[in-house]
Amino acid sequence: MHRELLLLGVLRRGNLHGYGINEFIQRDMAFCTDLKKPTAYHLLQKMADAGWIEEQEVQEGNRPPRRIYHVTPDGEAAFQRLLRENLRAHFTTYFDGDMGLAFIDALPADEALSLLHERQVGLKAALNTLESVRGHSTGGLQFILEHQKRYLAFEIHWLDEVMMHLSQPKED
Amino acid sequence: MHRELLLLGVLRRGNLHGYGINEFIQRDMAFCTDLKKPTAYHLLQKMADAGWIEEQEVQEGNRPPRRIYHVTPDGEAAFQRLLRENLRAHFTTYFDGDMGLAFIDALPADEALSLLHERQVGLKAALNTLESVRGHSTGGLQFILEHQKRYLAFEIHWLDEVMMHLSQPKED
DNA sequence: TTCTGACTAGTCAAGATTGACCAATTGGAT
DNA sequence: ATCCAATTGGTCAATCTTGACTAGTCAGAA
Repeated sequence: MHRELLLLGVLRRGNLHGYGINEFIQRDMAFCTDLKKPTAYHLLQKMADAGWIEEQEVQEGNRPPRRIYHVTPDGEAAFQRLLRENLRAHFTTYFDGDMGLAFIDALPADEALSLLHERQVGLKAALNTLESVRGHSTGGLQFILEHQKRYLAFEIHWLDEVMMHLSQPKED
Repeated sequence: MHRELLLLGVLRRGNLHGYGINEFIQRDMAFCTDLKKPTAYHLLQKMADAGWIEEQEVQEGNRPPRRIYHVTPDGEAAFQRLLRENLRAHFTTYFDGDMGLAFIDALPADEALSLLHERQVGLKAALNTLESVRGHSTGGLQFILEHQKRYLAFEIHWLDEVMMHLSQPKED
């Protein structure tokens, strides 16, 4: 449900047309979601069917008409409910990168170390990229940005430990 | 591709039938993946089509026949390739729980704090559960278990910081 | 004047994923 | 003797997600 929450939250800050929504999500929230345009349209349609949002066509000159979506009272209620659900719950997070770790014994230790080192370099680059993100005055987004930075630092440190373990000779 | 990697890795440890695969994944790898049975069968079918695995029917008494899957040389090559890819790359991780944070301003600070506290309690319970997991002698799974524990501790600590921020009066 | 890139709105087919369901056997509990 | 849980092997419809594509407007550059 967090994708619905996202769309409702974005629309709630100010009514928007589909293009604007995707623009905002991909420019200003790229670091916390990967919602794509067709998915967004699909969810907007579903939420419109459910009566959470309504669309209003606006003609400006000869341009293709904008369809402005706005949140209905039902939608606001759903937003409040989803928001509370999301904040209250914790979500199990699985790390795609762990799958390789499960079978790392299948590689010679030195190659494993070298590959993990590559991974760490990538993580550091990603962290640098995040460090240079500016201009998120919105309170909540600041939290998420900081969360992501901390998480990347955590992963980098964790890889140090894994590599240290791997470079010890086995004693069992 | 990490789901294919998972299945190949599990089959590689010893040939198995579908039931055994799902059994292992859901009992011993629940903390690192949520691959479901129908998905597993779907992927096994795809991998069989691709020539990565082959199945062999085995009849035991009057029981429904077991279909034992084994990894072919092509499959082993694919496993090696996927493993190296996985270890080398880093994967962007999005946190479902962050979505609520983005719009936390929509709630009164005291309610937000109370909800996040509930979340933290849940995280601590999950950590306790993981602490009590035993019997993963396989090297790689140990790494993942440890990773998950560290991650949960990280999240718990992060929530402390968020809550501290939220309980400060705003000054902007 | 013509062309290009940004703006605006989507659609559609294809693939991934899963909840719910079905079917049969066997060993042990009652 | 009977019944239930575990073992074994799936399937199927429904939903979610997305890459690729279509279609048109408008402002400014060349």
